[in-house]
Amino acid sequence: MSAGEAAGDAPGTGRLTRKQQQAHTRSCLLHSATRVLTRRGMHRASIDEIAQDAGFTKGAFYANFKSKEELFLAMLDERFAARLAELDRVMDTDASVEDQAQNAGMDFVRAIQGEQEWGRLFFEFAVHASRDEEFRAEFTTRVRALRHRIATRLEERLEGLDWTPPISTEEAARLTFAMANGVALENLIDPGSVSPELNGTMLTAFFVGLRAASTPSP
Amino acid sequence: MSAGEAAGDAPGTGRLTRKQQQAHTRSCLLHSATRVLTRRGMHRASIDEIAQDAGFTKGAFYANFKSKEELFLAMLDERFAARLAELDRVMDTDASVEDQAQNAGMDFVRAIQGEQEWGRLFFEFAVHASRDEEFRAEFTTRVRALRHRIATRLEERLEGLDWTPPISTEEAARLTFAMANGVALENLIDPGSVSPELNGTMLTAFFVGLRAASTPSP
DNA sequence: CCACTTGCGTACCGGGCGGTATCCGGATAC
DNA sequence: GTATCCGGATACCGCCCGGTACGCAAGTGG
Repeated sequence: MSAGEAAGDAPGTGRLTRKQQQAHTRSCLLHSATRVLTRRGMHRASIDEIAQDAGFTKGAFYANFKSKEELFLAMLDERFAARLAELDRVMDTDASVEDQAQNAGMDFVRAIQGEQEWGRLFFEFAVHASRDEEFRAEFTTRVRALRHRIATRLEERLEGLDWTPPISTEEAARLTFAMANGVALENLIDPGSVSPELNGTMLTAFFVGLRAASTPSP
Repeated sequence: MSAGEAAGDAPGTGRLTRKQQQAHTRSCLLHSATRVLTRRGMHRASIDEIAQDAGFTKGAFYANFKSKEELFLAMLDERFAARLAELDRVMDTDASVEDQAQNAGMDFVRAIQGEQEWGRLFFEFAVHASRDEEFRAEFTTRVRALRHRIATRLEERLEGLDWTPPISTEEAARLTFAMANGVALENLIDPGSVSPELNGTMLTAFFVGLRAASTPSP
């Protein structure tokens, strides 16, 4: 019933069995945590439930994690990485800035429509972060990193163009992030209400407006 | 210790004492609910705590409300009304659409910075709504009403102009709402990171971009 | 003035949750 | 092979919360 796995041992040469055994348990717990947390929400999901979903007990959990928060952060890392990869794909195109905004916007909405549950969780994390100092430190660190990456990409993209926006790329990235979250929320409480196209239009309009308010570059 | 208030009875003439007594209790509970819920969050705040803060007990609570959700909805109504009044003030100006966007945006950020706690609560409601069908129905009804009012104001404002935006006013209102929420969230997890000016810039850019993508009106 | 209604206080139940102390059995070291 | 270690299971505790049944005293209608 539990995760014996006694069969394999280590393949071929050495056996770090003890350590890699625990690593396996940990990853099982993490995986189940994702499932249970998205399904039930961060408040209804109990540690017990997560552990049992993974085929373990609370004992296993507390041997691997200090609290629920650790779980959250690990999940955040995964998702943020995925979103960045997506952004990179779009930005490596050689379309215009406005078109890239459109594409990125459409991609984003498709992504969140495909994983509504994750969106919910994200907001729960965010609100929790705003109430818990310790968690917030960890949370914002990660958000900041993501935003900075977006800003950097934007910076590169705008470099060499004949206009510079009236706000810094960091600010632009922040607003982009905010808009994305706002749309995600909108689609949460009213599913499908913001289509990929609509979101694309918004982002495009934003960048067109930014360009209109820009100063010419040297 | 409890809320006797036996002193007053009804002033002067008649006394609808029984009914207006209960109304008073109810409003006390509502007021305390606002305080406690914003301070502690919708999950940590217990019904007991709310009742005690108002100087009553759970008995009083259950005599006046069916659940916590009812409280939330009453609070929503209050706040939305306030926000609408604010919007009306700005829209009654005769500035340009872009300037009004700027002003409305700045107003909004000032408002949410003045009542961070309420912002938190709002997101908690929203997420809860996305998880609870029944509550969501009530929640979205109110949100829709607010959004529709915004759309109407926008419609009036755009009427008679020599351009029509590429999206409907309802869609524009929705996006505006989304952007506002996104910025609110941003300011929650990173207080002060979106200044009134920055938010104004965003909204302005958006409307400028919309105008650029518009078709000329007859 | 009396019977009845009712808003609210009180006491209590059931249950679930986070956290911990303790124990077991297989892996590890020598 | 034996002593040791440690990941994980089990059992258990304390706490608090939502909800309910009931009692009381103050208001209400005749």
